Amino acid sequence: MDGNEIRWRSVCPICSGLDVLGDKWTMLVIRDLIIHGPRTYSDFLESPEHISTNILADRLELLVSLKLIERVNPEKSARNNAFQLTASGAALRPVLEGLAGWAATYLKEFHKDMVSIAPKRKKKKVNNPKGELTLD
Amino acid sequence: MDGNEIRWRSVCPICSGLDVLGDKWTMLVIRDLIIHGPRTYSDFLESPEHISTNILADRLELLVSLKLIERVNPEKSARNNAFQLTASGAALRPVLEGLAGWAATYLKEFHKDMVSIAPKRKKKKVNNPKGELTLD
DNA sequence: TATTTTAACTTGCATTATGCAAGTCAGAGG
DNA sequence: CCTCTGACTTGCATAATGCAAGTTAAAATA
Repeated sequence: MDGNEIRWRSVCPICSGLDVLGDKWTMLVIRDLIIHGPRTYSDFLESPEHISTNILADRLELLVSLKLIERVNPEKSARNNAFQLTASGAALRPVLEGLAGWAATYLKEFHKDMVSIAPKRKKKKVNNPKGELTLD
Repeated sequence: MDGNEIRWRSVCPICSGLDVLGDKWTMLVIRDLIIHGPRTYSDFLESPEHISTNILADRLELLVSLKLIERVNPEKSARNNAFQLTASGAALRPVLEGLAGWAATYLKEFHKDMVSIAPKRKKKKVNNPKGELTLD
């Protein structure tokens, strides 16, 4: 997937979505940005799944080229210049939420250690000492 | 991914969902079942993306082992014995719909030939002569 | 201003997954 | 019993991923 040219397998929108997002890492980059807001290259490396540096660089380039993410300061140098979601990337939030809910419900029996997702809150703040992995 | 043992990268539900569904083919199998209902092995091979036979066999085994799909007639032989969604697999419908809507909106500019998805209908049937790829 | 530090990548290579063509096999139909 | 065919397996070439070790240039420090 280098050089960021995508091979569109069909005209189906679902398939096209998967042509972009259908791998083990791309959606995790989006997840981090949805959960934490703007993130630098080294922020991404600290996520618990430990993406490797070459894959991260490749995915960031791909997502920028497809305008799902962008640099916070496009005119400045890369150093400490975080990435943030564009409207396109942010629009994936409900998809991610749906996936999280599905996994929490249906994969529990196969992956006992998986954490449950935070329930939709109304007014009170949810207690989440580690501050990770919730998506509300 | 042979022998169907999954390596769970973290306790995050999103990541766990991707550990199962995060590749180019698994969700397309689910898509076909959501759109067309029960499908045989050779039905899947006829989808426009042309999955190869070894990958299809591998993914069907994985999805059965995780109970997202099952044989229509579990007691009978494999020949002409279609696969169908379980409750778990069927619960992915909203995720797929979300992905389709997202792709149709945000990937249009990069993939001009992609078809648009059928609008949510209320009572009247949508006109769709080819009968493919809609998800309503 | 010169030097050091370090975030942001690249590169090389081993391992794993995917893609394609061909082959096997068992059970249904004749 | 024999043939046909749907449902897979197998083998191998190509591509993607994972890991460790560089490289580089902007920014901090002396």
